[in-house]
Amino acid sequence: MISDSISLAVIRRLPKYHRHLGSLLKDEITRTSSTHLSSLLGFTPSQIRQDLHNFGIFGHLGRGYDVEKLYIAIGEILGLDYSYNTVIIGAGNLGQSLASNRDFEKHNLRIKAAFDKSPEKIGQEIHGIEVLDIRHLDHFVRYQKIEVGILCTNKESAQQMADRLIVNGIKAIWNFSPTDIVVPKHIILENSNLIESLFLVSYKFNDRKSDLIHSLSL
Amino acid sequence: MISDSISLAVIRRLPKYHRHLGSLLKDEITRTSSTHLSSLLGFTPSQIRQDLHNFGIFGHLGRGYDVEKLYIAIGEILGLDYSYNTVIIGAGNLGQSLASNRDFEKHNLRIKAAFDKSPEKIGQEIHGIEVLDIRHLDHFVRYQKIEVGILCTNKESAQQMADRLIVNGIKAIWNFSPTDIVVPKHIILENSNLIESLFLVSYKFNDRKSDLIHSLSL
DNA sequence: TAGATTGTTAATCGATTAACAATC
DNA sequence: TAGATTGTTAATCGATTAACAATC
Repeated sequence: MISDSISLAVIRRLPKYHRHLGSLLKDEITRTSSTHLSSLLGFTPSQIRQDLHNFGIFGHLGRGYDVEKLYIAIGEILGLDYSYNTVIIGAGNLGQSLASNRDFEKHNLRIKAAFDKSPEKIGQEIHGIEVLDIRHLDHFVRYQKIEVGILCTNKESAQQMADRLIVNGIKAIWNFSPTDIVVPKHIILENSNLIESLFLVSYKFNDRKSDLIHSLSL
Repeated sequence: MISDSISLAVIRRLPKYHRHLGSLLKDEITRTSSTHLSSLLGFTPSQIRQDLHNFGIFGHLGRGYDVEKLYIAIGEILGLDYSYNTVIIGAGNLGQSLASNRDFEKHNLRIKAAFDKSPEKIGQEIHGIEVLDIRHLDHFVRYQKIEVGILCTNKESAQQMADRLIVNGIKAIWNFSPTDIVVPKHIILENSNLIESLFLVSYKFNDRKSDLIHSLSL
């Protein structure tokens, strides 16, 4: 059923479904099946059927799924039809690179402004997005009805900036700063911590090395 | 036991342990306990003891854990003492922002060069990292003993560039390109797909909205 | 029709949490 | 000592996989 809360494990797979279904659509492939998707995505056919079942998405007995319908349904579940007003907090390298990411626009993320405290940055324009004085943040968020804040500050300012966003009515925070932030339960929080990903690369690397040592000593 | 492969769920928690233990160390707090860490990290005390047990890390009965020892032990498990030679493929906005990320250096990721095909970019320098002609990639990777490739290309070039890296002896690929790539089993692959994270924000947003509708209709 | 493939229940697997004797 | 907290086993919970009747 759609209503009961669906596990994060399932949700995390949805973007992958969506992406691959998009490719199939481009290639004008109109029908697919759990076995076919399994070969593309690496999930088991059984898991794929379970996943779709969670959302009340149905195929056709004996004939599989309609690619376009499935693509649209998953897009709707992901809320890809809805447009978000956002601001970027911190116009450092990361903030600038996110500001100039064309893929965000394509996916309905409208970056209305970037904010920074550094005088050299204020007034600059990054791919059409203006860098404003951080002092104007509160007013801007409140009156431009900004819903998502993209946090790209250093770890010292992160929590403080998050708090300011929340006070001014933000609904979701996408946190790229290299620290954890604490938010009230009703605020949506998504962390994209680059250093954590780097540590994962590092772990796998290290693990692989000790595997080799192991096999040598056999 | 350390030798038996540890689940990814546990590994993904390690960077968080490491980060918070680092803070404790800075604050000159020398002892901690699973209950104390639980309050900081949000994992249950039981889970924390299980996690550490996995790695053969031991505290003291009745007295908890030594912060510094724990910090060092987790750092070692993550392989943070090892230095990696890396290159960035694609000096677009994302590639440039990663190239100028000072945190990477701090964590032993040595970016030796960035590569691009665009004549305007070749020869530029980003925070001391030179942008080289993509034609020189193969030779560079091979003779500079590059171990990690950071993939920041568009989706069209991603697989092809990954293949070139692999042929020339790369050991790990950190993929920021907006697509899946396929690599042989012995190659380490870590995906940091921004669009997937964006979709997750979008899903949570959408889900929250329908929650509200639900509660209104009660 | 016969082969393919679904939706769905049951079985399995794995991860988290609870419990508690041991003991600092 | 008594309170605190570990290491570790057992219980629980949740997610994945297997199985298969239904049927296009």
